[in-house]
Amino acid sequence: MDIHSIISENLLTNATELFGTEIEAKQIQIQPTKKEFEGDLTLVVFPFVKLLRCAPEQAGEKIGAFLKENVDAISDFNVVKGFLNLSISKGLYVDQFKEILKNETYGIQPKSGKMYMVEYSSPNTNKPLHLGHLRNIFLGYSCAEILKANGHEVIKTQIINDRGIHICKSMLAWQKFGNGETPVDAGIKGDKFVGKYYVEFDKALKVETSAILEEIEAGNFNSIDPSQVEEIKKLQAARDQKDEEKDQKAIQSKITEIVKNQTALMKETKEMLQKWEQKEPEVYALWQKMNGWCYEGFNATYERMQVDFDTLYYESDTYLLGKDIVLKGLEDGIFYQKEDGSIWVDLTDEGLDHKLLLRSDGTAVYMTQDIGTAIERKKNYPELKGIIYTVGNEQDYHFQALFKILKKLGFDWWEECYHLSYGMVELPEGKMKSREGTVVDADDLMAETVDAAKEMTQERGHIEGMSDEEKSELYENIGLGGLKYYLLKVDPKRKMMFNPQESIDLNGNTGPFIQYTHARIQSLMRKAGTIGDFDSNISLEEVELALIKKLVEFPEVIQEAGSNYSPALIANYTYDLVKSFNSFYQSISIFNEENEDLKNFRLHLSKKTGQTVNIAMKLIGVNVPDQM
RNA sequence: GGCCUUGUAGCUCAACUGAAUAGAGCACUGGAUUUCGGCUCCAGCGGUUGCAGGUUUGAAUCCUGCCAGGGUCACCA
Repeated sequence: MDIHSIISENLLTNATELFGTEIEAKQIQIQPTKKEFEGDLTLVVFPFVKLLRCAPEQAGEKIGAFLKENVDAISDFNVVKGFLNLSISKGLYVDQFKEILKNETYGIQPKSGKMYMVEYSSPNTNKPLHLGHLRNIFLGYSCAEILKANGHEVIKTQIINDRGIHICKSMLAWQKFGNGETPVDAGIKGDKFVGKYYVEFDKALKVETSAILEEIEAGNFNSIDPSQVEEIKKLQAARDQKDEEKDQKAIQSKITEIVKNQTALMKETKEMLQKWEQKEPEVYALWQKMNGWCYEGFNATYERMQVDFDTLYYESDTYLLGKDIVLKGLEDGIFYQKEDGSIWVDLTDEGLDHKLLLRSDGTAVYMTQDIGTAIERKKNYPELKGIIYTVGNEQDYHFQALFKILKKLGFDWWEECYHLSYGMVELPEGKMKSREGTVVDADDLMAETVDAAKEMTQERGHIEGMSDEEKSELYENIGLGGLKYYLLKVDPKRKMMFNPQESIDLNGNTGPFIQYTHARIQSLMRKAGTIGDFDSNISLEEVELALIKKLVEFPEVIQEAGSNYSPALIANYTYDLVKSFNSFYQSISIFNEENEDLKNFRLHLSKKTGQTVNIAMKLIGVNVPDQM
């Protein structure tokens, strides 16, 4: 048992004697003592002041004296204001370190018997992955690993948005302009290839739209469906009455929207979607072919990222399930139907709005398939204790609504669903906009960081005697490690600034800094060979004690990272640990130490630090090399 | 406009969910090493935690108002 719990236990069991009443565990706040004060652990005494009916200082003295009397490990104490600083005997830390040494998987929690599902990535199959996806994917993967480390069984999954009007856009463009070209012909990755046609479509649509816009400005409405003509004329009149440019623009974009839907191209796309829903062989085959290309490309990207999935869900399967459930819900009076046939849910009693569930033409929307997917998952894995959705925070409202809809449908497990919402990744030059070509492509970015890592390592690394294969694996680990660490060290909830320069920088709070320390430890280990035992009576230096204290924290950090779904806690802990090690390494000689016990202790301490760094970095998907 | 969210050192981020004198890195300045990997270590500089009130023994953290960003309010996904 660690000293932390010993103190808590002691206070809890002796509460009546000490305070004259029972106390709760949460009243006991123990924290590491600030370095400007004498002591190792600090108990905050304010919560007990009222119980003891005396000034904070006296209360501290009283509790301190009591603890010193009852807990062997406490060698001394002092009170500063309302803070009771306890000095722990150093021998106890040595003993604790010996305990840690015995555990090869130190930090990993025992099996909990609980199962969780983590969804991440979930791309559309019409364009390649970008920087935003990187944060999503690394975050989801890491959370899954952290939950595993907390003893849970984890299913990694994604929902693949493989259906819908946007997919038909690239299909149609390929049919029109592709001339049967394949990714192999074009010499580019499948997902990039499909994305190229999605852009083609957009271009063609723009051309056609602006032609029609010119026509209607000239008073020619031949291209417009007669039922829409009045609406457009009304909007035009309204626009021309506005003085502010901003207002004019707002109305103009409405007009553009209507016109877009009147283009031959959009009409064709919609027809294609209908044909797809009816599984018309030619369209269906095209859909399968192009999605296949996309998957090939995605899989290559996932492989390079070193992430994987246990099972996949496809929107093309689940949207039908969702439809059935919505219709059933309508029958049961949970949802309601408007005159035009569209189906809605009223969430105003939950503090939300009305939400569309099925269009008037009976086709599915985003929400429809999400309902279907959630229920299907719970059906496939009834023992699930929670579903975690890794999705950007622009969808906070959507998931709030989804969970409340599940509640209305009577699924009590709605409370076990969690939206792991993360902030946007911003660039120094502003926002990423696909239309303005300021998107940072995932593959390109990975390639760039790996290249930078290669250059850096060739310049100053220790890579003599490595085969070419080992070398390129090393560059990969450093480049990707840096990238992952950079994206994960920030609290997921917050938006973050992505500075390409800094992600490549290998100094400071970065992945490569941690990797380097690990490599140096391994160098020590190679030199040391087998390490002998050491006596508990050794006397510790301050830096050694600090390092042990840091190691002691690890299991708690894993638990906290698990309950907060925050890889950032792991990343920042590892950085602290490594800094603490470097401080130790710098000021104390290991091999020149003549005392065998001390030398062995220091080697064990280094080795355990290395192991812990390895375990921690694995949890955020970063490999730590033995040499770099 | 309604709802959600953010505002901490020049920059990028912390702060154990209410505790002591708000901490790191980058940048800048100055030091250390005949030593086990200098991608190291130590020190200095840098703060009215957006502003104004309130609750509390105690507030970056909770409440109210204001200011400034971002998101969202689609028969898009």
